[in-house]
Amino acid sequence: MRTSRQRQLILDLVRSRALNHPTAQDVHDAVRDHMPGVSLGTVYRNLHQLVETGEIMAVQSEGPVHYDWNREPHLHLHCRRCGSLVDVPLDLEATVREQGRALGHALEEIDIHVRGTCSRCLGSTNKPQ
Amino acid sequence: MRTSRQRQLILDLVRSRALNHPTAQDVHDAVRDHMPGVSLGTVYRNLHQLVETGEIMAVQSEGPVHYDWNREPHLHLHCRRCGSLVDVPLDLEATVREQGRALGHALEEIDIHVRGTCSRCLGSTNKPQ
DNA sequence: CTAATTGCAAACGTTTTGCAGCGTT
DNA sequence: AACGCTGCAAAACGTTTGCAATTAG
Repeated sequence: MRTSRQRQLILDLVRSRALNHPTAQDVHDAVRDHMPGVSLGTVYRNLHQLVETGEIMAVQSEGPVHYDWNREPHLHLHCRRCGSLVDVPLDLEATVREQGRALGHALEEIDIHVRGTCSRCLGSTNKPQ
Repeated sequence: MRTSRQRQLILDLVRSRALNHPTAQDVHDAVRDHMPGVSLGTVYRNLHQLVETGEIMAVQSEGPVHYDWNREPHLHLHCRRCGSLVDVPLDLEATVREQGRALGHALEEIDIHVRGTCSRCLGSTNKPQ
C-alpha cells in the first residue's frame, strides 16, 4: 500500500474526532473542504483499506455505515432521536468469546449495537439535533 | 392490521425454520413456490410489519437484512466462510443495560453481531456452502 | 362500503466498479 | 518503468414508494 495525500487526509479527519462517527458521505464533505477534487469513490476505497489495516473501524447499524477512530472495546448507542452514535465503553469480548468456544465457533469480531435515546436527548425537550 | 394470505404465508415460512435467517429475497423465493404472483415489494412491506408487531426480528450485519423467528435473547455469529448466520444463546442485556443506565442513556434494543467461522465450516476443508 | 393490501414499476440512497490517466516509489 | 491510486461516470445493490386495482372486514 502506497501513501497518498487523499488517504492520509481521510485518516487524519476520522482520527481528529472533529467528525462524530461519520458516514462515507460525511467524510467526503469534510475532505472536500481541504481538497476539493476528491471523489466519493476514492473516499469509499480508502475507508475500506483503512478498515482492512485496522486503522479505523466500520460500524453498521441502520442506514449507511459509520466509521470510528476508537479501537478500544466498546459498543455503540444509536440514538433514535438525534441519530447520533455514542460510544459506550464496555468489554464483553471475553464473555462472548467463551460462549463461542463452547459452541465450537472461531470468533473474530464482536460488534454490538444498542438503540435507544442518548443522555443528551433525554435531558432536553427540544427538537432532535 | 388485516389478515392477508400473503402475510400469513410469509410469517409461516419465517417461523417454520425451513429457512435459516432468510433475507427478503430468500423469503420472496420461498413465497413464490407457494404463491407465484407475490411481489418483492409486498414481501418487504410485510416483513416490516411483522418486525413492528414483534412477530419476527430483523438482523443487520453486512449486506442485506436477515430475519429471525427466534425471539429469545441471543446473538448472531455471521460465518465469514459460508455466510450463514448462527444463533448463539447468550443474554447480555442486563450487563449492557446497567452500563447504559450508568451513562444516563435509555436503551431499547441491543443487537450483537459476531463475525468469525462457524463450527460446521471449521470442521470441513471443503468449499464453503 | 371502506380502507388495508396488493402487483407493478419506477425511484431511491448507498456502495461498487471499469476505465483511462496520474502519482509514488 | 511499474503499478497503486485517482476522478469520473455508470452500474449494482438492497430497499422504498406511488399508483390503480383488488380484497378483507
